[in-house]
Amino acid sequence: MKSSRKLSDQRVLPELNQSKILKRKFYTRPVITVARELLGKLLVNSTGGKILAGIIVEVEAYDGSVDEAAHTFLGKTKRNEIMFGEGGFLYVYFTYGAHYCSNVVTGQEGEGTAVLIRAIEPVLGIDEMIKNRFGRDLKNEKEKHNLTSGPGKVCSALSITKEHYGTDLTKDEIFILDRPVINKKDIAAGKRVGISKSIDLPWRFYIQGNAYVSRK
DNA sequence: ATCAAGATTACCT
DNA sequence: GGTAATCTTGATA
Repeated sequence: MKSSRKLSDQRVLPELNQSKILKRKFYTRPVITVARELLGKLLVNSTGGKILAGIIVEVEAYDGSVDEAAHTFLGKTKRNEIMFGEGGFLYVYFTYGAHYCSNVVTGQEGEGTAVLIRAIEPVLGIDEMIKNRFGRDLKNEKEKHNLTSGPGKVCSALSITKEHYGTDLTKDEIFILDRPVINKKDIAAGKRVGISKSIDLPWRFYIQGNAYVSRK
């Protein structure tokens, strides 16, 4: 699948500066560091012919070396093998018979670490995201914050599916653009959502007060 | 071959 | 606040 718009066309896409695509070095650092720094960055999917993008406002870190909730805890399988590669690739998985979840692989080859993107604040292609999620117009103002406030919702809104498994995030299809670091006092940390093992690790990070965070 | 669990969501009371 | 939906993956035999 090819994008009909070229990212290099700055007249068409003044908001997107290709030089700001996060480089491999950003991703190959420890998972907790990358998780915190991903907050405030712009996640972009350009593969559907339209630019869909939003600010990352909620994430969770998973580390197979110590974390029983990580898909990599029990070793390499066909599903999780991308997570054992070096950082900067997309790990997409399907769950509950209905939803995809997007993860950013982090660290060095063999680590098995990744960051789950739990919520974004829509920025570009909002009308398209609404179509992707609901197949119709918004019914009310409440649905606005329901658009991308959860990992399955993010994939649905951005049209990310298993087709995108393994995408290199340093290329121009799906990528993350640099933006200013979020002030530490605006970042909250807490227990992760929806898991039954290693439940006490405080590896969920989110931008305090943001309306698109999946839970308070 | 069979089975149980799941990094969720939408809809109900 | 509770729960049904839904199907892929991974473990076990």
